[in-house]
Amino acid sequence: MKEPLAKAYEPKSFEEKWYAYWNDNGLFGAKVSPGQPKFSLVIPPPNVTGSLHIGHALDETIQDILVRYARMQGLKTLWVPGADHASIATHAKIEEMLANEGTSRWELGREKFMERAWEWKDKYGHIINDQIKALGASCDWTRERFTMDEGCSKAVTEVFVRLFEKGLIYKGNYMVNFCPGCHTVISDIEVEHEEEQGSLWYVRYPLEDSDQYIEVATTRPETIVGDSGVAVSPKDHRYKGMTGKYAILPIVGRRLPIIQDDHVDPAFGTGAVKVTPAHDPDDFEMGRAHNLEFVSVIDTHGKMTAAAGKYQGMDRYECRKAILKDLEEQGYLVKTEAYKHAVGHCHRCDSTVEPLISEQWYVKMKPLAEPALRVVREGEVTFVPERFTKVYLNWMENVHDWCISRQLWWGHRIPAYYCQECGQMTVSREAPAKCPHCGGQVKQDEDVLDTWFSSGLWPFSTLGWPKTTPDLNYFFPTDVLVTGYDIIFFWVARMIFLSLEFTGRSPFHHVVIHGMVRDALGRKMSKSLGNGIDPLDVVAEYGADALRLSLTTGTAMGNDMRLYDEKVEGARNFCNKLWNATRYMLLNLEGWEIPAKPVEPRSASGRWILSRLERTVEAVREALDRFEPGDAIGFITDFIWNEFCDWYIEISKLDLAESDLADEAKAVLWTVLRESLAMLHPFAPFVTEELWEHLPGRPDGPKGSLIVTQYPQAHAHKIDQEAEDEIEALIEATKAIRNMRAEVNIPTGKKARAIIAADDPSRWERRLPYIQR
RNA sequence: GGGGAGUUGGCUCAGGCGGUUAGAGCGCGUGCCUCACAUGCACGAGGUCUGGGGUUCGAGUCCCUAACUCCCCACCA
Repeated sequence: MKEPLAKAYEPKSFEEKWYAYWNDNGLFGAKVSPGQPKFSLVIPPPNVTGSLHIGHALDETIQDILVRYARMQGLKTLWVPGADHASIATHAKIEEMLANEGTSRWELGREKFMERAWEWKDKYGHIINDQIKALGASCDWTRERFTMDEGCSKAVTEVFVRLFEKGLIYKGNYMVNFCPGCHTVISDIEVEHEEEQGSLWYVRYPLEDSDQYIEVATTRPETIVGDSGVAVSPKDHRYKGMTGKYAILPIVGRRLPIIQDDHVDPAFGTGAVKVTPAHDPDDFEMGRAHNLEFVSVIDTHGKMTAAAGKYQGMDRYECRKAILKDLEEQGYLVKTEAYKHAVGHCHRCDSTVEPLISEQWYVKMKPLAEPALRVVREGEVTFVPERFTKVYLNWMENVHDWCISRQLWWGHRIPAYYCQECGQMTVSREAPAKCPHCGGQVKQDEDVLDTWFSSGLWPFSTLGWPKTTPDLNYFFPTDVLVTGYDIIFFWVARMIFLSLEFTGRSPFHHVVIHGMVRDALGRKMSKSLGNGIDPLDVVAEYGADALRLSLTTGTAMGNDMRLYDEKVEGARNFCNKLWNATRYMLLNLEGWEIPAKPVEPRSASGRWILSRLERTVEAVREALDRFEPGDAIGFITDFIWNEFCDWYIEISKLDLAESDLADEAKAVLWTVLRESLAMLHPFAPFVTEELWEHLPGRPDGPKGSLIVTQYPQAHAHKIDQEAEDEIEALIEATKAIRNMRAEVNIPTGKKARAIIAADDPSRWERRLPYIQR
């Protein structure tokens, strides 16, 4: 036997030891074993330069529970860890660092910037791994990957080239969402719309050769200098006479054709709209349909261009003020109304997104979406909880082409090369030495790919694709993907259609969606609010198991949850309870030999607790099989605390004193505790392993480790309804006695005596009604 | 403008298929260091299950409706 257990649960004293033990002995590893059942999943790769936040802790905990449960069922279990280069997010961090140094990416240049970025990655990249380990996540670190490592980068190029060759990637000049803060184009889903209090300005444009005006309303007066038309609804008879005529743009003097278009709502504003084809998505379409001029007046930095004339060089908001002033002075501004409207902001830096025209790369979505819809509709991929299926389908049905180029440097550079001589473009896996058309010098496209392009390949790129590796053959498709509902579109959807296109299979069978972790008041945790909980602080104070338990207890998959100290404390207390239950057992089992045969108790108490254990095991397995660890842990704690500790242990004190029951009681204590530890292990791996080590009968060496022990089987014990009824009646009776003597207080030892005193249930059945009254 | 989730004791949440006195944890009150555990034990107070209507012998539990909260999606200037 090992050293005696400390009096209280002290997680610090053993957590690191156990993680190292598991990892060093290869217990997280998975061997390719063709023909044998497996369980595999890939970690949602955290940002390489990030640090662990509470959301990761929840995500890793759920995964680790499923992984450990699978492993304990004897499945060949692989959990692939790794990190995401997180193009745009990392950029923001590095640029912030550069700004603090008084420089910028532009000053540094691409090459130097990349050096700094890799330095940064090497310096901070391991931090998050250490944090993940502190949580107990049993990933196979020998298979760790990075989205920008050689293999993943090869996969990215391969995918790009094949999509291009198939005509599913194209380059085009369209209206895009440009973030002046990050200085890159972003995709539709990276734009967050927020209601803002703005103004609606009414401006009159003089009609050509007339003293009349046409009045328009706008929320963005700075774009006036880019106007190339005025549109009215074809149904709007107020403007019938004006259609086909021209208005004169104030300040600029440009002639603006007055056109009819269905985009215009006659009920809004004045019913007449200024058309700025280069800076508004609607106007862009109208401009195309009516052959209007495209005048770009705002550049990628949010500054006015030369086309803005006298406003050139001004910031867009500065320009707004200037133009309003000028309009007012010249008598064109009719009125200003307060107006609430949705404004697009950058998901990353919160800058107001600028719609502008720019040449970018796109993935054609229609052909890819079709199979991605089919596999979900047909149930090849299922969402847990089910309601997210609809969210996914609805999005995929209406998906737009995916803008994948970014004007950033940290990331996978687009494998397109332009000839400096003939101007022709070549897309290829390897950089061509010369232009294949004319032999001229080539230059690679400056842009990198959207970070989700590479993470979209994660489930198969990490297993070796495009090579056909044994890992890929055996572990792919993966079984489950665990992630938050916030990245269903960003990531889950992309993985599904890319995997279908390139492997012909769904990347996983089940998508388990969890909610967000909120603070005690239900608020989102954020830096600005300063209400974030650092998971490592929690681990340091209460232990990793307490954190894991508090993150999984009492929440259903997909629902947001609140985390606060009292909750973690409760979980810690539970660990302590278990700890002391084990101490109690060890104290009483000194010198006891494990019987050759499983115990078959004669006492009602023994039959009762084994029956309850059996029911718990069944319920727990069932909950885990439907990916609801929250339910499972509820059943386990209820069993351990309220049945095993509160009642069975108390009863056992008496049984142990009876010579004919003592042996049986010991065996029951041992059996129940043993299975409880095993049952709890996926949820609280450290404390269970530590206690397991002290259990009689634990074989030495890694094979005796709880992590690789079999999970409690269903149907291992008898359901004994008779014993359950009997003991439950006794419990009721005991409670009744306590009720009668509330003021007296029956101490723990006597609690058990009370049960014994009530050992004739029939007698109590007769008495109960009177006692209860 | 479309979806989705929710509204159960002071707080956080459970309550398949409708059925006897609606559960738990925390908090609160009272009494206890009882030979596993005060990170504990015992006892107790506390709920018109958001409002309205309906189905039913019977509804937190099913249907309709209203209100409020939260979230997602959406190119209306």
